[in-house]
Amino acid sequence: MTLSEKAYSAIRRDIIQGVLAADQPLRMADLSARYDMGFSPLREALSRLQVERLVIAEALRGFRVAPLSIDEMQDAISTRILVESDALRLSIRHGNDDWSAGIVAALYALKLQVDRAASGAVGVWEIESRHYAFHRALLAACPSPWRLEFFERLYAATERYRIPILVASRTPSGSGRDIQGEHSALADSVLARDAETAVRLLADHYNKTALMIRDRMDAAA
Amino acid sequence: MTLSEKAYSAIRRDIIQGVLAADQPLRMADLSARYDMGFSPLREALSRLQVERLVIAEALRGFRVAPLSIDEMQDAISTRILVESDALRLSIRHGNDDWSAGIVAALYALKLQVDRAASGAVGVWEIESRHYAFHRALLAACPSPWRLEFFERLYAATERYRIPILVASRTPSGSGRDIQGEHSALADSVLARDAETAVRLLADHYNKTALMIRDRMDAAA
DNA sequence: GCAAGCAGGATTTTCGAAAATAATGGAATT
DNA sequence: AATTCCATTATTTTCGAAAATCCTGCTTGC
Repeated sequence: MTLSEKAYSAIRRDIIQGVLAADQPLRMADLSARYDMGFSPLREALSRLQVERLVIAEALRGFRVAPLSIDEMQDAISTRILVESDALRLSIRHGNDDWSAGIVAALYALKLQVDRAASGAVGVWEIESRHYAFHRALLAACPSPWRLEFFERLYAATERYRIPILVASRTPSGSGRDIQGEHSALADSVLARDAETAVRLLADHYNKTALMIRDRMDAAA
Repeated sequence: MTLSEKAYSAIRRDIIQGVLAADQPLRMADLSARYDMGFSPLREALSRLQVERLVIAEALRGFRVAPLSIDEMQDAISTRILVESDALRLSIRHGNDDWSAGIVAALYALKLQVDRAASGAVGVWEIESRHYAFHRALLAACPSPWRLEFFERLYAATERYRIPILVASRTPSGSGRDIQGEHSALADSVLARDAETAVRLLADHYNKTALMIRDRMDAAA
């Protein structure tokens, strides 16, 4: 693995997790010290992240972490619903037994980690990566690379907004919302190949998240 | 404008136009000579194009132009229909008079250039940029940056497949297809705010293009 | 005859410094 | 007091060379 790729993963994760705060300027000298490498691999990583809209670049004025806004969040979530609804229909149409088994496995692994988190010391990132794996498993049989690409992009964009909520309320159920239940119901309808119900549950799931994020951002402001 | 940005635009255009052929390896030394700059800005440009799927990177083995395939083309077009249909509905809902005027202007400018091309010496790129401008104008009132972003990405991806057709048959009507007529009808229904018709015409327009490309690629193979 | 191993060359990747540009702060002027 | 100008500093951007890695074709050993 090259340094460029390491820099890309590391900076990407740090932005999504909020370690590098929104709007924060990214000075080459600082990054070089923090990630222990020269300018070249860092600039390459930042160039890639710029296309993904996780960083903003201004010519001769360097890079900074992309800002967060309610409008952008709402846009990302509504676009997610558009793209993932279609991808989920395709996935349900094309999925085989391996696909079904993958969903069951991912849901179970997520539940294990959430339970573990409720009772103590598990990092947010460990839950988050299984949450991603679950949603990715639902779409695993979608035969369209472009739709999956857009899913990845939008997942990363919305993850930035969800992380602060997870950090605040370590027990996801503490928000008066049964997220694991939503995931189960969604998985059930997908496994039953009931595309219409699945798409409806998926949209509900995301819209509820959008509402929670919006409340929190309003409260913060 | 920095060299990085120049490199990005130049390489991007050369890939889309086919000046840099599909699957062709992109050697740093060659690129450095061709674009008259050092490695750093070139690598940054290539990193960005990698995210856009116009180039493929393999660690320690450099970059190459992304390959073309019928499957990828079909996928890009079907995803375009998904995204642009939705974006077009939103645009129709939100568009004001400036938006309408922009569509009329773009359609007219495109027609001028197509007529000019039929009677002689106008480059493919001059038509192509107005074709892009027309489709962009239709979506100009769409308030969703993410949908517009995906439109840009998919437009670039499909443009690579369309260019060889345009080069072969310099008069677009030579293909037994009245493309200008399709554009007019599409613009009319959009200006009349008839979203259902517009979305249908848009999908037809793209599916016809997909068929033409498919025929040509089958013939070539 | 054929596979494995190894030099030599080609190529990518990375670094550190130089060049170019922007930001800062103070002095001079209105 | 406010503004413009200039010098200084801070920062980004770019280059050219060094380091690391991969590819090629030969040799060696079986």
